[in-house]
Amino acid sequence: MAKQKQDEGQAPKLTINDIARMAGVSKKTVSRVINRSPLLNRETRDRVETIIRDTGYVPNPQARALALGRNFLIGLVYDNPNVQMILSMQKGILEALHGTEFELVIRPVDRGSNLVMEDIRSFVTRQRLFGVVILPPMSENDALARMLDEEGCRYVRMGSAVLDDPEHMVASNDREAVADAVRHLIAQGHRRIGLIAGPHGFRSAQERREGFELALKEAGISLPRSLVADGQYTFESGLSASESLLDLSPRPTAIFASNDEMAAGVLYAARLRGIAVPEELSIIGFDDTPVTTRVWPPLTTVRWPIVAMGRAAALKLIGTAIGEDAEVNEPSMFSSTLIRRGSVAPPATS
Amino acid sequence: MAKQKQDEGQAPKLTINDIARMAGVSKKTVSRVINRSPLLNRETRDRVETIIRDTGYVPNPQARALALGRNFLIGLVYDNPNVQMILSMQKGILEALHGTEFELVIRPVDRGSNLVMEDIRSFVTRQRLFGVVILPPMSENDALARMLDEEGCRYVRMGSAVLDDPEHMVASNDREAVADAVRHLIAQGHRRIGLIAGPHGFRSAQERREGFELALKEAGISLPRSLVADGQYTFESGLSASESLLDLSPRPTAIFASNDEMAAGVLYAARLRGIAVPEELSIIGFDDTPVTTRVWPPLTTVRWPIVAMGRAAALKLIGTAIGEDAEVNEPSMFSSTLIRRGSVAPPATS
DNA sequence: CCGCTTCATGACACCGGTGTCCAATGGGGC
DNA sequence: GCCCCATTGGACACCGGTGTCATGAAGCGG
Repeated sequence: MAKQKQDEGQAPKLTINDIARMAGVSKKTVSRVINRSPLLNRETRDRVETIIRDTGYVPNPQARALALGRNFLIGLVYDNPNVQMILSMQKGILEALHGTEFELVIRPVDRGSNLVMEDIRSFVTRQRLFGVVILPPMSENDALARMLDEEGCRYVRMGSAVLDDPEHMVASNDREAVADAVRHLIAQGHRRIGLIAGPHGFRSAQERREGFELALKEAGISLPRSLVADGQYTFESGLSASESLLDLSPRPTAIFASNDEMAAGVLYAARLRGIAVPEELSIIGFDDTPVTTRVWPPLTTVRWPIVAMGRAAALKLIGTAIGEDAEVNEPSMFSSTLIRRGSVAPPATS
Repeated sequence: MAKQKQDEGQAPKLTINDIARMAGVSKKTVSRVINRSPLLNRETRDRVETIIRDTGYVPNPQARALALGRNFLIGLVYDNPNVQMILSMQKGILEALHGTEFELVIRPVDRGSNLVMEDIRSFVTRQRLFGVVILPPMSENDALARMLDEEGCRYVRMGSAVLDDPEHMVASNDREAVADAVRHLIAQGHRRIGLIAGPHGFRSAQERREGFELALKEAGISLPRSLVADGQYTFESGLSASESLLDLSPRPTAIFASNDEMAAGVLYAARLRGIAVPEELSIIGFDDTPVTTRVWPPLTTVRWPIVAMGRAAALKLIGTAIGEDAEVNEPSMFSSTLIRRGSVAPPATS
């Protein structure tokens, strides 16, 4: 079989034994070179390293995985409505992994299923993953974190709240970011501001809501229950949730939607009713997804550094593995920025 | 070490030896059961299978990978401007992989770099990938296909043209789909129809352009060079490309943009100039991405079954591995549908 | 100059599966 | 009752790395 393969023209893959033979040392010594063992004579190391470089030898990852009981694979676990976020996160993680021996394995799961936990467990144990990055809202599941601890699998949770566990977390401060956005509305003169909240059970939804309430409270503005509508982070839910707000009399002069998709829904609803944005209604979204610049007017929104957060998460995971000396001091908390576009104006003076 | 780990509370992982001992057979026999060898006594097989089920034993993928010289990993290679497409493709592939022992490893590459080929080669050989799915425009690279053949790595190329190699391809017929869309415009009475083409070097761009030209030719409509503008498949390029078309006098009454992002750009440009859509200008896009329903008016577009195509691609790859009997007869060619929304109307009768 | 420690290296078993090849077993034909 | 063959199961080596421990050489103090 092996010989046949060679005949077929594949590069005859080099093994550690070949290198050892060429260098006139034992395979263990080659292994030491590869793993940067400090117990090596300088000359021997240099000689072996030269041969490795010249031959282009790369250790077989499967064999290493077997011997070490651990793979050089990072898993990305998500169950998420936000397509843009998944892709940006992938981008960030892949940036960090680029040039290392790590690969990214992706794994969508069904949060609703009662098999999620077993599903993820078998994912990390079967493949002997080096570590996993968990996206919200799965990341808010503490039982999952405990399970991963038990299994001895490293993990980083992405979140949207003040950190309680910086070592295993990368988060953005959604509450403060939303408060800033709403302060901006208030500074423009708005007093009747509606909220389209995110789904129950999402930490980000709760944080954003609290930020909203915080800003109003600071300004001494009361928040009647009628100015709050529930959404599901989807365009359609934003569209329908905004109807109850736009039916109000007096109508709110501004609406904060807990994400851009829902903000786009508000904008769409406004157009259906002939309400001019931003003249008669100001809108602010959250996420800074591309849709904000495709619609008219472009939406004012809150941008969080999602790619950078993905990169940080990956570096936190692999940091201990690659740079022994290079201290891994990735920030755990990221702050967001209000991006001012065309969907906010002072309220009509009526 | 191993004992320590056990002390830490991890499930003491079962190996094939444990199963063999419990069943009172040799590990090779267990291996035969796992691999469905036909040379086994029925009773023995049943006994071993029962034990495997009861204990929940799962073979170590790393050990199998080492012994077999092949991993149960599918790679996804892309270098693509279309975010939506990547995610939908991932979705389709993951659907097909769900419940199998395969995992999906993703790998963005830089088409521009002269290291792409080596990059991909090391990706598939190092990890000993079972196979790869290649997204356009990388998939149009024949040298890449040859290289994968050489390396003995299975592959499926995603494309947008009539097939020349159904075994290694999954494609949509973009030319005919665009021709249909343009026929729709012509049927509405449009005669001056502009085209925003995709970037040079993209097969899909060329196919779509040919479909556009085909429909005009059928109707006996000539296509002056001025009615064609070059785009890059991005919103911004669509926005700026449409300017030259909208400056024309007489202005085109309809524009086909080679993808939705650029169509959104056309819509945005129209709004900036106060051109009413669809009354004064009809627009059709391609891809049926979410943005088409977020903007106003919602965009008429061409939908291609991208998730189904991803699923088909994955099944083509793994089909031979899982169902020996279940014939793998995934279709290789998919057709698209015109989705009529609000951005097309008959031209103003002037 | 000797014995001890320290450093550098190698022999060997092992990770958990799979392929090869041979032995044992049982049944059928004569 | 004997022999041959087909069927079934096991011993063993191997995939390509890593961990453990032993060994030999060099360094050092007394």
